[in-house]
Amino acid sequence: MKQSKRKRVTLQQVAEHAGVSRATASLIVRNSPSVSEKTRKKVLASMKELGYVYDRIAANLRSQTSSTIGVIITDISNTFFTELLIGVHEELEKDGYTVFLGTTFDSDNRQDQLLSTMLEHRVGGIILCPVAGTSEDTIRKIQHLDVPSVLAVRELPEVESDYVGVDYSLGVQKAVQHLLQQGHKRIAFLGGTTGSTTWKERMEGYRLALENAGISIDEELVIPSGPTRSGGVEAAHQVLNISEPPTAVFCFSDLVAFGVMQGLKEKGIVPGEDIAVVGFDNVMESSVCHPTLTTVSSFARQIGKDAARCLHNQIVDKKEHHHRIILTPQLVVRESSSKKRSS
Amino acid sequence: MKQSKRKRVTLQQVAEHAGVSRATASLIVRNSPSVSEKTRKKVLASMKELGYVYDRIAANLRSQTSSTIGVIITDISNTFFTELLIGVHEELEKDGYTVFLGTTFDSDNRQDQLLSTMLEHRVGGIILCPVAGTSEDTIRKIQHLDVPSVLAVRELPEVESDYVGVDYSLGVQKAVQHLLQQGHKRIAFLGGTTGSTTWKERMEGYRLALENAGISIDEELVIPSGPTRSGGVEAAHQVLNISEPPTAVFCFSDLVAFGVMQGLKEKGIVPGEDIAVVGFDNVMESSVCHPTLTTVSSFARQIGKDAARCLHNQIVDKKEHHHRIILTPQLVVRESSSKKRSS
DNA sequence: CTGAAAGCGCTTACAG
DNA sequence: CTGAAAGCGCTTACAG
Repeated sequence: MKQSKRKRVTLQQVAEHAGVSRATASLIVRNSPSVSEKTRKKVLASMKELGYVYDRIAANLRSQTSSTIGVIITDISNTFFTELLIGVHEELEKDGYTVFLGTTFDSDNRQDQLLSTMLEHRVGGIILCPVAGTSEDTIRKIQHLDVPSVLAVRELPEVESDYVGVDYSLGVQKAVQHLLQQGHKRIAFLGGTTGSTTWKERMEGYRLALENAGISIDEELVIPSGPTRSGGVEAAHQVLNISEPPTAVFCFSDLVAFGVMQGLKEKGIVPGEDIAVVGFDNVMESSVCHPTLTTVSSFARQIGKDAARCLHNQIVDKKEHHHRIILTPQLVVRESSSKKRSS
Repeated sequence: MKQSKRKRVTLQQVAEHAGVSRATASLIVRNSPSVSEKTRKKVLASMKELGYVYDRIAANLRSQTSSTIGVIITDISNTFFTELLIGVHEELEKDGYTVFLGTTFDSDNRQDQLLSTMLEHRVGGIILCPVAGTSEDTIRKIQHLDVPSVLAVRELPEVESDYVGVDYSLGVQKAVQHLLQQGHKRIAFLGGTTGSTTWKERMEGYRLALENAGISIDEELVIPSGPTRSGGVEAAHQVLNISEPPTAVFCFSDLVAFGVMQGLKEKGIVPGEDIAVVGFDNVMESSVCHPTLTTVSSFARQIGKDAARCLHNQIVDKKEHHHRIILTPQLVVRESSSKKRSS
């Protein structure tokens, strides 16, 4: 909280300096065509001379508009979300919005607080990647949000809202089918928190793919963990301890997969050689890690762009029907799963 | 720009509902102690019932304060900057600030526009990582910023301001000395744009380290490039084309180093075996790429925290003296340079 | 194009 | 603790 060092120059002062009315000056800052070129130039010159800075806050207050958008993501050190954020920025900036950024680190409390703060700041809309364990209270809050909003990446039960995500189930099916084609029969599913919709959808895909291949699920091969690198390390250690270890693993996300590969290496297992590894997200690192990671692209940037577009449409249109955009994931085969298994 | 669907509940309405004056309600939202517990509870209940949302924008306008901070970084897909951003967030959130995020992607125009937008939004302060080719015009603008500001990562000539960065020269010296100790004599300096202060400082460190070892600089071994992964790829290809290629390379940043390693691999050279590679920044990927990358830690997160702290102090203190915080970089030795060269 | 007035939702300052 | 008034910097609506 601060006081400005110098007092801001006001539109009033500009008007006086240029010898016009405040109303005229106001028309000029808003680019109204109904001002003669001559007065416009005069006023613009005065603005420059006095160092006038438009007070968008005051203008928004008076006109009951907003030029800000709140974006709430989970984790800024996860490349998936930074990619998404780039997509959001790309779209929103061309519409003249400025973005408030908040990161929850998957804490429901922080999410709740960020929502409040953004509403207090009169954001014109909110793009929210909800935390995994979003509480009932917060869900109610989101339901009654009186600003346009779109959920991204993860859906929330009972919240009717625009949503942009990927078909996780389909993505996992593609991944598991690929592993099956490589000759694998014992395929584990590592990582992710079981409560989240993103996990459930992936689990569904895993189930379907195995079912279609006539393989029944071995519960021992499903090992949840935190959706982090260290979660992956633990899951890897755990999976090596079961009586009959898998020959291939599907990981909840690339981040988890990096941890899994690290965990395997720590136990002397060579990922891509001894055990095939597949991730999910296709973050940038997946093409430069060792071995390069077979993964499923979830088009983070596109999610961001689509979410921004949805939000913009809501703001402009005010129609009440809700859109759901579900992107089709794509398999990217790399070294970590390229070794065929002789059966 | 949008109209709210529902009209916001105002403090006036809350006051009427609770049967108190608007002034009293205002005292309560601001947590003033001079209100009896009984009325406070009554009013808080009314707020909850009516779904009141504090309008921080209106409050800030009236009291001429701000609760927002603008943060302008270069590239959000560069882990160095996301780490920095995490540091900034950590510090600022505990002081109740909300952050506007802008990314320049090293475009002077975008930087200029972001600065304007943030000022129009009445930010209480600005943390700026200036773009490499910041123009005279923008520099003048920054000089006359009438909000508190701190520069981070990169200094700007002729701008007197708080600054937080690392001793790049020292960092490079540590890196090059390490390579010398490993028995290398021909050490290249790859990547970075020659105009930037960050490049010049690194060049200075490179020069000093070689000079101290009695080695004169071979201009052929200094190959600038864009500060990106693809810049690194190109620089690697280029350095292999010179008549007597180096046995070790120092790279402008980890990002460049990843590109360099990729570029070397493409030409059949094994980084860490055939040519030693050292980076700068110690981003997270550097410990998981292959080979793991020897690098110099520049403590991005700490830069962010310190910059936020500086800014906060400026806002609170309003003293005019300027602080410079220069962090001491640290060498992190990994596989990419661990092979001793027999001389 | 101009001028005078009202108002966005708050806080401030002051008399009671 | 309350009430009435003024004001932050803008936009709006309206009569000229």
